[in-house]
Amino acid sequence: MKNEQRREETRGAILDAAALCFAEKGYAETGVAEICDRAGVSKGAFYYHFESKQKVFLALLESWLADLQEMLAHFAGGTVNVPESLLKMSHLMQGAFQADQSKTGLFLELWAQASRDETVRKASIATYQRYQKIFTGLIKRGIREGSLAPVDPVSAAQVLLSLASGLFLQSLIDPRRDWGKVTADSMQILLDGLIRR
Amino acid sequence: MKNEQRREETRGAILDAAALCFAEKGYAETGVAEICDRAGVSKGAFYYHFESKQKVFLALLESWLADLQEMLAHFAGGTVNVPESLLKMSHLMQGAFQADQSKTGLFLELWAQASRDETVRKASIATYQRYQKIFTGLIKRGIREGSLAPVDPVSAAQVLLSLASGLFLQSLIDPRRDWGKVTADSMQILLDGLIRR
DNA sequence: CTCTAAAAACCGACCGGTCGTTATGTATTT
DNA sequence: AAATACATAACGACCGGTCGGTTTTTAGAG
Repeated sequence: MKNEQRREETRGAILDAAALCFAEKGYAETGVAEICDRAGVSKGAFYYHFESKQKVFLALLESWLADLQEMLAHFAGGTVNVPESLLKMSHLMQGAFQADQSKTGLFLELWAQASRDETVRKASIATYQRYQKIFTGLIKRGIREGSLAPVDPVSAAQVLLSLASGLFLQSLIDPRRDWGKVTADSMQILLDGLIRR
Repeated sequence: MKNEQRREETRGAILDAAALCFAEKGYAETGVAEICDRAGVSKGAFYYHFESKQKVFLALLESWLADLQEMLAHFAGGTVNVPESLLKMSHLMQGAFQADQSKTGLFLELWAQASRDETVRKASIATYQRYQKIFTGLIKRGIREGSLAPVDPVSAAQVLLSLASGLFLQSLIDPRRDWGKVTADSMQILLDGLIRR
């Protein structure tokens, strides 16, 4: 049982180091040697555990998307009323993003690769649709319980996802702003609507 | 006057080819040789007109952002009432994006570079703030003319920008969907608000 | 208009270096 | 001793950028 532990340790070190590098410098600009240095491992170990640089990226991505989905599902399943649940989610998402810098930078790399690579794209679309389903369910619940207006749940979920993506995108290039507040304000405006009545 | 025309032609050919390559394969994955091939020019010509690959990218970006700003300002300056103006803008933006595939792919590259490169980031933030000002002004007008609720104009502009960015982001990896309709629906929901009253 | 010399535009072979990957050997665990 | 885990060095492809030389254009003089 000593080998298994050793194996997991080095694999973990490589994945962690790769996540940091990819987030900081991007996929293409990150060399395998750099990852190995950071992980305190040799290239031999790297290619013993992973068959290519791409595979490391994909492994990283998979776990990240799974984490995100779990987080979303957790908050969407809460029992408080839906508008408040949405406001809470916006707060907590921001916190989660800001907390783990190494993961956020991967977001861009995901999109860049997804928009070109067929495999990555299909996986990304599938994941995105799962997120959309989660939001759609949440909104349906809100309509059912009467806290939300009878909008089209799919479109509304689309808006939520887009808003989140857009805010997140901007937070990447302008980290100094208080995105927690911006996100909360945005969500409030979305809930209230723009048109005067 | 013959040299000047020649100069502009080759410069244009290089820029066009570079735009296509960057959009298709990404900045890092595109070689200078490839750009030259596509432009029907030699490397000598390339480095005669541009001092580096980066400079070509920046030149491309600058013109693209300028075009976008001009488009935004044009529609924001219209005289129709603001909610309708917003709906029209959402339609037309989608059309413009879908029309010129070579430019849309640059969007991701812009962000990827902006999130890391200091120069690109500062330029991007500045541009984004100009967009934000345009939207802010538009919303202020809407509030003044009574068609919009008295929201915080800055936050509202933020929502519009984020929504647009998010929608655009998704359209890159899932081009088959009818993003014109999605955008219009999203805008409608944003205008109406989610909360039941 | 012609000739000419400089300037501008362009070509393509080449360089130094980097990168992902592999082949081979060694230590550790089973 | 067999298998697993890792280290080291080297390979070969590639890439951004350079450089010496060639063609085309421009400008001025005759």
